[in-house]
Amino acid sequence: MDYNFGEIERRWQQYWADHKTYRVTEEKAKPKFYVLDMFPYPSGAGLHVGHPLGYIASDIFSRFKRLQGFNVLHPMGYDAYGLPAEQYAIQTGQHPAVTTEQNITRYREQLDKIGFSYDWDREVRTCDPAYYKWTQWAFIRMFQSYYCNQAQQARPIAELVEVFSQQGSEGLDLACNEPMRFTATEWNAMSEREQQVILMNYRIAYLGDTMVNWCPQLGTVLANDEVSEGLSIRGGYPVEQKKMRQWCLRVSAYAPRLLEGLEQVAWSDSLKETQRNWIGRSEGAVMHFSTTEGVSFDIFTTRADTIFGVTFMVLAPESELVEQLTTPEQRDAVKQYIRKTGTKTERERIADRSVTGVFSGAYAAHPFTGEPLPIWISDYVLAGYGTGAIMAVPAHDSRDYAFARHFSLPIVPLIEGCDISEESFDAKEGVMINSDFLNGLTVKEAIPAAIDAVERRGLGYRKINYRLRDAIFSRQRYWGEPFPIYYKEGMPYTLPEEQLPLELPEVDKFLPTETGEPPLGRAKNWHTEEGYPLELNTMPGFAGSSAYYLRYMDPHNDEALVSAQANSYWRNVDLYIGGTEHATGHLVYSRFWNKFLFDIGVACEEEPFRKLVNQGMIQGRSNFVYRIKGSNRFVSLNLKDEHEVTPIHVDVNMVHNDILDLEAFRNWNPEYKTAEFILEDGKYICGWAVEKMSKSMFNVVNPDDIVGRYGADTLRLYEMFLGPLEQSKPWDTNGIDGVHRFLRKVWNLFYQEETLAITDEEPSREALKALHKLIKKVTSDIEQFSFNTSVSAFMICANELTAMKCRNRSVLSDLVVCLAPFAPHIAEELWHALGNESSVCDAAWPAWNEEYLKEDAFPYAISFNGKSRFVIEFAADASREEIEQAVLAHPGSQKWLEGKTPKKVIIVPNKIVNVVI
RNA sequence: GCUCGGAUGGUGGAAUGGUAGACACGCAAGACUUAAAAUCUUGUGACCAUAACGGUUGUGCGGGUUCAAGUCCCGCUCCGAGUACCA
Repeated sequence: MDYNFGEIERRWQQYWADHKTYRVTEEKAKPKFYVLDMFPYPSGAGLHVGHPLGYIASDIFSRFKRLQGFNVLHPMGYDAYGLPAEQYAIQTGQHPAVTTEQNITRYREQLDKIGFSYDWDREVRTCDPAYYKWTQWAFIRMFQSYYCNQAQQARPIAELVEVFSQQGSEGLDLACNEPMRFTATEWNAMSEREQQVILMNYRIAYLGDTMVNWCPQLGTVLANDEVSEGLSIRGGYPVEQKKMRQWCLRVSAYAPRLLEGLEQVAWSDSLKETQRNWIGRSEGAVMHFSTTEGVSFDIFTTRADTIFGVTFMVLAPESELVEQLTTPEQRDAVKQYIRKTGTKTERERIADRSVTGVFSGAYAAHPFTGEPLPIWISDYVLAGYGTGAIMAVPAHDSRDYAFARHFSLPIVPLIEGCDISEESFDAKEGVMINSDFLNGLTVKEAIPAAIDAVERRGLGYRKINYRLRDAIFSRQRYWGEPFPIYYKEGMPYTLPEEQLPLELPEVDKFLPTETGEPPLGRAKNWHTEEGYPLELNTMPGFAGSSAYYLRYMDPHNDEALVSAQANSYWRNVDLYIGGTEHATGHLVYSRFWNKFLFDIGVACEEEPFRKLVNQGMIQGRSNFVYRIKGSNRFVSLNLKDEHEVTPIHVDVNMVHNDILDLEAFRNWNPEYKTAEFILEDGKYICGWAVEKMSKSMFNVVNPDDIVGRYGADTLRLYEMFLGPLEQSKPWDTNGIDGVHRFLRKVWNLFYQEETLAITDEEPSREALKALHKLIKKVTSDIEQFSFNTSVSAFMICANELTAMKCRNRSVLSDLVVCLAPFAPHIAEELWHALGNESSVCDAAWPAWNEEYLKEDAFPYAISFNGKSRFVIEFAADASREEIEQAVLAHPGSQKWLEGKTPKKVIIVPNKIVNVVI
């Protein structure tokens, strides 16, 4: 009987679906294990062979854990809101809901062919009203919460209203946009509207005027992680800075906890480092400066020790201080400068590093010496970081140095022996000079000493500053979650929770209105029953993906995002697999979102993802043919140097092991119908290169094709065999035959000719050894995510069993169970062939027995002065004396000893003997 | 610039400080076959050498620690990824 993978895979996929083999419920008696994939955005292009890499790895792990007796939650869903569907809708007029639905259907077909063990009853889609009801609900809760810095926790805003009316803002340490001071009497005297304005300053979801990344081509704002090098990640359009009133989430309030939480999770060092950099904690001081006109402002510095080297001050052009400080004489020059820098896009600003700036006309007093310091305005200072103002120390900061040089401002060195004739001395080392009471201290001593002095004299205070910004949460787009917000007298109010979900309305076009409002401005009856207008913005892509892991625990619950009971059983994700591209976006937002839900008592774990593995990217491997210039003749790779040729991309699906299918090539394109070939050894050999997997390179490989030709089990094994999971590597179909051959070999252990040929004799010791070696290796490999080496272990075992013609039932039975996570279809088929009634998914993972792995004899490598020379076998329990004597007496040793007596003989049991002469 | 990875045969890749190159692809030879495909067997880092044995060398480069280094330490080179006027 042949290994008919197509028929086998169809049959068992049907069986699993019919029997709901992968359905899970909370079983209190069993230990839980939660394995999650980053759910995909269903794009129109469908899956290519790189997408399932992580899904296969997580599926292997899930199946393995299930065989080990865990109750495994392994769900899948779709991140269905997003820009591409909407861009497509704008171009074609097709409703994004329709194309998204089509894409999901296609994804599901492709996923189903690979044989994943998902519990599809738990599927979620972010664009489903039953799902986004809870996205909206969480937003309302954020709107109704503030963040208390003392407690490091989110609290209900009603509590804050109570406190304000009792004691005003006195003694509170709250996360806010700008510090406010008022008494209880003042608060109580305020109008409803005035109070609302103040509360907005403290809400976790707030409406704020902020500098945003505005992308004119997409017609929307973007979050920082959606922009790279001044271009939008989606589409690559230029992005500019613009001040707009937008919904924001106070992610920055959680910065300390987001940083500390990294200590608790098992993520790779590089990913943790990326998050640490993104959060960007820096210790320093805020210092007050006052101008000669009496205006005072704050700066942030990490180098308080350099206070005596300050020779000027710089403000960001966007800073509110610019307006207040500019003197009448300088007003025109400053206006002109701001107009010039304001029109630059983010990208132009990054590209243009030339030194520019303008003098404001004002002077600040040095806090220690009282010396006047000119205040400049320059775009090298960013409005969004610190206070948007700096003290410039040109001797010890390269940017200040460049500025000082350009505008001929004084430079005062502060560190003994430093050379600042060509560049600044930025290193935090050396001994202080020219610094009054800091003289003689090292930089490391001077920093705290300077801050102490600043605090003592009331000139400032210690401050830990974070780079992490609040997340801008509005998008001027159609295809996203509507905000559960309406406006009354210009102030936003939340809809009552009973009215959720607020469903996305229909619009006639997916474009902004004529008056420049977002697409929802086109919706009819877009107001509350009382007639108050509803919010026109929608939420960004990360809104729906921030808490989806919780929803899988209880996906059909209409009363809560997740029930306490489901949440306390599944708790959080034990293993999360996905790409590194989400390191600073999704993985920050979802941690923030989860911490908020933790604070309000919805999530029972503070960190959502316990262990995280980043699978590498699968790149494309392009193939080339070489056309002789000016002809329709193509020359094989190794003969191309004899001609003048142009390399042409050729569809990799017409190439096998780098050999071109000539017939397919001729039919590929009418232009090649009459192509002639110069062959080598009767074959046309193609060249190759590693490139991005894309249609234009003709190197996209569809998993469906591989499944059709080799079967899903081969695809699964081969994706793992390709190399270490976390490493990026090109997809190279060369070599897939080896993995497929292995499965045939396993099949042939069971079937000989047309019949099942298994026996019930006692297995031989060799066979047991081969099996137990496999069990041990595969068990530890899976635990370490080393799937490529476990595939090798299977091949070795199959080769050994084939060689010794082992057809023993018990040995093959254990082999099949071990294989089940990797190649579930063939395992299920063979498992039933062995006479089992239930699914192999419900078998028990075999334990290995060290007894079978014991060797009678070990080969010892015999080395002389570290160079290994020959091998002798010794009994496993041979004593050191016996070994030493036998080695020295061995005829082979004479040659290397040359009559000398060895100084030392080092014996590593069961490994090596080194004779030092 | 900073941070983090990486560099091993023709290729993908294995190696708790202990026989480097497992396993697989490819290639070569052989078996089967009218033939091809498929399958099976054997060989396969490089160099030297032989009837046979054997030897030398070898994990990006230069040093070091060790009886012993792909692996640990110091200094480079190159490649990849992330991030960037963050005060």
